[in-house]
Amino acid sequence: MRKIIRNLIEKAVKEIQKSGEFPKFETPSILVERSELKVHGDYTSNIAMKISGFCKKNPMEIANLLVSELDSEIGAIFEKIEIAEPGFINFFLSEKCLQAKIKEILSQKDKFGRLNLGRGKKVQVEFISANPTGPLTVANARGGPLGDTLANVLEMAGFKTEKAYYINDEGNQVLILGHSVLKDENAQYKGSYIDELNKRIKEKDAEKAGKKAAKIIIEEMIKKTVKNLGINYDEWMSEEWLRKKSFVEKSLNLLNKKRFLYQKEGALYFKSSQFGDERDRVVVKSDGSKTYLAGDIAYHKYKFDSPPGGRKFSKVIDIFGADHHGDVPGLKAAVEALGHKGKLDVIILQFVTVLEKGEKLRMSKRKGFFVTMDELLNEVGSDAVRFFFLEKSADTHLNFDLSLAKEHSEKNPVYYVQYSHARICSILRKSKTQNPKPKIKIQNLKLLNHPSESGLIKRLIIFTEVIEDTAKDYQVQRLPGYARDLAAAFNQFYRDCRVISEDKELTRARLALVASAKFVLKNTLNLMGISAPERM
RNA sequence: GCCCCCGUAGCUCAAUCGGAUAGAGCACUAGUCUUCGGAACUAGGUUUGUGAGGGUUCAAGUCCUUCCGGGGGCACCA
Repeated sequence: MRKIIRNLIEKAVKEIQKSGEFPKFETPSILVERSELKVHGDYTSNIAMKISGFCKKNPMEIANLLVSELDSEIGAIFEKIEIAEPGFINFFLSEKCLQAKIKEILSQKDKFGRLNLGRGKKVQVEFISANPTGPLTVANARGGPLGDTLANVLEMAGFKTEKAYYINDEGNQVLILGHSVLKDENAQYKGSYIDELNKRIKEKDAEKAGKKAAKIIIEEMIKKTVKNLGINYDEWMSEEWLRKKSFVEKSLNLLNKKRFLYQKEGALYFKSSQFGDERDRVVVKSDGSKTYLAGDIAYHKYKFDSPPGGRKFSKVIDIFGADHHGDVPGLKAAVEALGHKGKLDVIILQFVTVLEKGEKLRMSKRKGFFVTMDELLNEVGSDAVRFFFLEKSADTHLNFDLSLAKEHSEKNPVYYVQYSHARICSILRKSKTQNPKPKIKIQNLKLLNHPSESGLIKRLIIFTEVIEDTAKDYQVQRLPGYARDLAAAFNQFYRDCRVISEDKELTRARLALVASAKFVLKNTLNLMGISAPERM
């Protein structure tokens, strides 16, 4: 809808330029957005204010010219077009336009909302990637719902999307894990899972014990938790595997060939400061071992150049915890140095603070204090957990109180949304017995003219815009908000308009609306990885 | 000391490249309805609710700047 209005405005501007009333100028990007208030219509544009500088006229005058040019569209798409101080143009959609949209949704069914923004380009979203040194906590699994949902949205927007988890299964932290499992003097990690691993692992060597423990943690703990969260990864990438298959060596060789590496004090440095980083970064330590960055560089080169099956990604989105934000410049620099500038986006996810009785606690696997995601999932369930995390934007410092979360879980808005879906299903179930498969013609839909009906349709049609915006700005919290608004619009419609009644024509039209609402609501829940129950 | 993020209603959080009267949920209060599923709907913001001051703009929670407060980062750790 926004796009249609944008095109109309652009056409109008060009027409007026042709007539000579406007001088020639490059039309700036035209902003059309949804109005917040009903008196401001359904959509609004600030174009008149934007171009007043070029036109040397005041915005109200420009708006008037534009609106008279757009006059011909009134009746078809618009009910009316108004101008408001200091130069806003407000568009009111016609009922006819809204009714036609219902027909569109019903013909597209669950394909409604699909876009071609991505044009089939391949995107990989990497998220969680927590070290295999213990169970996933509520903090490091925060990226799960976010990454999973973002990937789903991108898929809907026309990208070919994959989900990846990078396992740091070698290096210092694995060695420390080994010591911890052996419970020797270098032990650091604590917790009941360490005790259990201590009984199971017979290795005496810390490194071997650590690798074995890491494997068990990934296979038996992390993969299980992730599955309970409803996430299916396409790729579990092992750091050790990358090194063994000499991807690390190859990527360093390439950087060296491009003269981005140098030796200093026995260590090998990458010249990341040439790409805007504040300093250069070590990739090989003086003892010959590779840094975390070296592995990460190798993995990213792999993503862009080497994955099997024609899966070269043209865009990679990494979701990092705030404690890793200092590493982003180094990684981005390396990606650029390897010839993939602009292909890596990083979302920084702020920390989760755990509260207990109002007191802030710092989670630490080394101290043995943490709230696991499994614990939360057992208490509250995946749907409520996902909704809870998805509601918050990535840069919110999230306060999390487990006892409060348990207490409030019954009040989680996810149930409100799911309830509406179940209610829709119930109506459709009931109608089927009386009214098998109503065929919808556009004429039948003319009866949908109650304000609550129009309100619901307006909610439904912005689904496309929700997908578009989220695919562009990654602000996934838009989805739960939309789901709630849509459910509320449906509940209002339900209150005001009885669907199944004596009036066969009206019943038919309203059932069409209800069916449309079901497609969109279910689709929204699917994107968030939340179930859409037919009954509750 | 330098860099990143945040500070919005009693609480948890929103706010569409800067847009018009800053919104939801929870909590609280008062109502609706003999219900196609009440896990619903309607109304109510409570000294002046955007941490404080200054600036840019027709327009600032959003951009610039100073300060205050919180979190994170500044390794040949991951």
